[in-house]
Amino acid sequence: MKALPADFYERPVLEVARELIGCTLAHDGAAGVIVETEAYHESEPACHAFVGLTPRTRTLLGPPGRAYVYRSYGIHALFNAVCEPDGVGAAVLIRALDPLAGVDSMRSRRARTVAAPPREVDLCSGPGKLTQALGITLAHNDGSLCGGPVLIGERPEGRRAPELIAARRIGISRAVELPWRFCAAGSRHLSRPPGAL
DNA sequence: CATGGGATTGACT
DNA sequence: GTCAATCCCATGC
Repeated sequence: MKALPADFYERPVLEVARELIGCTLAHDGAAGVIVETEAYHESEPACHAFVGLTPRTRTLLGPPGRAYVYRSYGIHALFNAVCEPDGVGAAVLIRALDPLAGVDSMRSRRARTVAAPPREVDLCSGPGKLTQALGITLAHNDGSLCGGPVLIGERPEGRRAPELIAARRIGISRAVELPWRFCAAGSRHLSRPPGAL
């Protein structure tokens, strides 16, 4: 799998969020096709970088092409790709994957917190689920996405670019009206079906 | 220094 | 549908 170059991320975060649908996310022998993303930008209050530079947002405001991984609800690690030029706080949250490789290791990692054997469709159908399935942790924060252990690669050969659906972002309380969530149309691996705008 | 709120998930009623 | 788990850190006194 060929990794996307760093300059792919040094562009408007909405473009990157759309174009990452259909690309692959891989770590430690497991990989999936990205089917759901959300864009965040420092100009709107749902973005962590809205408040400016703090210890938490250091990575988010840093150079593009790196991982921004943070803890959510005290429990889950959420994975983002940092975008736009160094100094601009913007990132794409990866919310769901269509499992492509290493399904067995995904299943065993997910089984540590799920009582029933997880179905394939539930392995990566959420931002906290996919980091667990791939073994991505807070230790990967600020790591390169082009040469690090966590890689984002081009769309697999022979796989068509999916049709996109825009929707409102999930689980936020501010700037809820922005249609900055992007889904692969018809995917069975989404965290939630996209609603009407 | 104390408090409160999450870019969530899974179990339970 | 409801609810607890559990940590980082921004905010306010």
